[in-house]
Amino acid sequence: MISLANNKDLKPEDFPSDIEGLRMTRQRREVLAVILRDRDHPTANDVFLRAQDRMPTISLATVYNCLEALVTHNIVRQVNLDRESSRYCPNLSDHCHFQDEGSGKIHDVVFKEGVKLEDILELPKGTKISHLDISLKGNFGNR
Amino acid sequence: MISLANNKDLKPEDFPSDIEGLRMTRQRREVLAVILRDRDHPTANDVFLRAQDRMPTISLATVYNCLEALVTHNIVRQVNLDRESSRYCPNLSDHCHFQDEGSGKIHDVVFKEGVKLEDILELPKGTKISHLDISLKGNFGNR
DNA sequence: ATTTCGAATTAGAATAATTCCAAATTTCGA
DNA sequence: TCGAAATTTGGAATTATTCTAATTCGAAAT
Repeated sequence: MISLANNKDLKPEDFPSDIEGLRMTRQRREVLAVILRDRDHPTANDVFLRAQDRMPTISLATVYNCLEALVTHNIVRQVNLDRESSRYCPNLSDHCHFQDEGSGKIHDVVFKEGVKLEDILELPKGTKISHLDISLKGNFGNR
Repeated sequence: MISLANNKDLKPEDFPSDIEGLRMTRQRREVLAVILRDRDHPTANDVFLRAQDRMPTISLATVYNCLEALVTHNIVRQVNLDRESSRYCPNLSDHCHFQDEGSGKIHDVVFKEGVKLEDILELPKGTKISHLDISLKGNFGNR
């Protein structure tokens, strides 16, 4: 597959017609382009507002549809913090999320080299993990 | 403080009048009693239904109020998995949550002895963590 | 180029969890 | 016991998200 993750300059209309088995429609391209461009973990509504700039007729329902399609095809990741609106993230590598309590902004945090779940959690033998979610809140000490 | 966490048989009416600085009203006792009795991570609505058995006049709004009070006073813990309804948990010790995809049931999982966050995450120096949330989904291999 | 047909989009209604509100009740301290 | 403050209550309001049904789109076949 073409590397979208590191290609901020690719225009939506140049996206391939199929990504991860998902047919890329005009709207899906636009939604994906927004998420790839502004990597600030936007909510569905944020995405909607931004997508409207280039596509004034897109509807919020479509944005939700597109996001769901992108998420189920592992093209973007859905991020849930507490009870807040879902946010969307183009970073597919293993990472977790840290919310700075000062700004509310969300930052990606990666695991240290070689850390495995079995090393840190007391899980019954044979347990198969299909999803892992780690989120943190706090403050940067230095700013 | 009196150990509520391990006292399943304590009747709500015998709870002290103040727990962690929170005045224990009749309703708050009842809500807390339900959470201490059935440690199955009930939702607010579950708690409401169960509380009604002994207190038919309690309202859902009150259950939400009580839960919020109990959570902010660190008497129970609020557990959020994805976009599902919040659940409530009387286990205050450090632990995370594993949802069995077969049954939907939620199980507490503890960290291995001596595991520290700084050991597993690449956090900027000086970062202060105030909240940590880890949740897992998967299947038990052996059942 | 035109037709066809399933998939995608749309606007708006519906839903579900939670919060808000204002009135009634209870509780606590003086 | 009295009054202020806190709590409870029922119902309305809010918010994020999903659903629905009608319309439009787009790729493939003609």
